[in-house]
Amino acid sequence: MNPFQAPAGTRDVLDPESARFAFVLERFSKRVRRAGYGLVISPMFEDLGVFNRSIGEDSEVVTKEMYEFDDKGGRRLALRPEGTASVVRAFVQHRPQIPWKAWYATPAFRYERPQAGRYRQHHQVGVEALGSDDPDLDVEVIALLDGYLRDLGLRSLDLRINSMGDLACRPGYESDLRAFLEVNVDGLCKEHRETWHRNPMRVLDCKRPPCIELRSRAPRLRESLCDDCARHFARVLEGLDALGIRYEQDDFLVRGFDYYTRTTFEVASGVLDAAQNAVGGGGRYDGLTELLGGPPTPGVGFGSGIERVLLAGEAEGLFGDLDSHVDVFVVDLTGGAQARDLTHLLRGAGLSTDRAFDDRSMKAQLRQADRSGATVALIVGRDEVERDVVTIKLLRGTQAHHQEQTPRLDLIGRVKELLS
RNA sequence: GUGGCCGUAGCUCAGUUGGUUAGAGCGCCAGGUCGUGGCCCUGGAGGUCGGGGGUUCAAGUCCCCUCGGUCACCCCA
Repeated sequence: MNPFQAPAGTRDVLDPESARFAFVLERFSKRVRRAGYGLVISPMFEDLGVFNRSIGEDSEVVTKEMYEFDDKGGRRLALRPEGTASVVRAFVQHRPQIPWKAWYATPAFRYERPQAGRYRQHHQVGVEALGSDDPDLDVEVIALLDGYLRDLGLRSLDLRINSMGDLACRPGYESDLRAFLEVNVDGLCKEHRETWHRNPMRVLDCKRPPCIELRSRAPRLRESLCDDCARHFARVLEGLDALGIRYEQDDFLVRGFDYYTRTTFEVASGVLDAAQNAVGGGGRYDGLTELLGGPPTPGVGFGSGIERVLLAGEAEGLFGDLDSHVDVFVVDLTGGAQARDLTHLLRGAGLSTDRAFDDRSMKAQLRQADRSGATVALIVGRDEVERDVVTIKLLRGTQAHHQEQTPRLDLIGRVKELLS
């Protein structure tokens, strides 16, 4: 076996699959740019504090899953485990005009046990919109996620949405919830019997039967929202209705990062197993800029995992015909100089062209031409050189096998004609 | 982090109760007459059986460790 392979939980994405990867990326970037979002490219590692403070010291991601390291200058750094924190840090640092609408595509690193659809390096696309607390912006962001996924052809999608309240109403709710849990500790699952006090909201999100049973009797945040939050949430739902975006309100949707306020949402694919069905999620984070040392600035965004989207897409039978292929393949029987010059010429004229190397036999070159997916093969041997022509052979299509000779001067025009 | 299953050529896999130079299909390469692909025929290259240690006269086959994959839990994208 090779001495080196990709580290645990990481992988190489090679051609047929990388073509799907690129396709998804392109669809995404087109859509968000059309909505006025600009690309932000930020470092893949940050001061550890950027993530600690924003995601939350007690969160699973921060306590157990971050790739932390010291650089040679003694700085305490971490590889980005998700997309939002860096973008918001960049906002605070540069103070661009608001509303600032940004999109990103980035790897994200989490030290987790690898599993189907779960990697130590996965890739996310996402958007962040800072500087407005208008609920219509929440709607815009959700519509972008929903539209992006549906536009790819995904059909089986479930959008769940909830409001987490804000600093005015959540603390009160949390103490109500604590009080409730305190008298019902025995009803919790054994994990949460230990941890409910530190982060009571997580109990709502627990998938174990005891907690599920208990939470149905627990106080609802929905009923404790302050007027502002309630109005905001109502307007978001109204907007989704207006745009015909289907959703399910879920009182128990609690996302794993501490920075969320008010709107939170998650999209799950119905064709994936529950363990890996989240294809995107996000929400509002109105206090986050301050946590990172900036002025109070509301924000909302989402992240979506490319690997998950690809899994769902494959499960739904999308991306059938993305094989990359060239249109023209040059077969040179004179040693290679002809192929060298012709491919250069053809590519310069905008034709996707490939050739064989190493002066292989004609049979081998044609076999390669066939594999390349090319529609036409150009054959140049001694005869052609002497007569200053090129033999054009059609490899596929209704005219397959047809062969003709064309003067070199007319070559590009003739090839384009045959390809159209 | 915990637990189950798995690890043989580039890929998909066979390898009988441990016993001779480890096999197949696909793929790849070369030939099947001088310059014509996809089909067919023939031949060839390619594996320290994930790695290390142990048991044994003998291990791909048994045991231990380790690395990796996979699935579940957990968490999430």
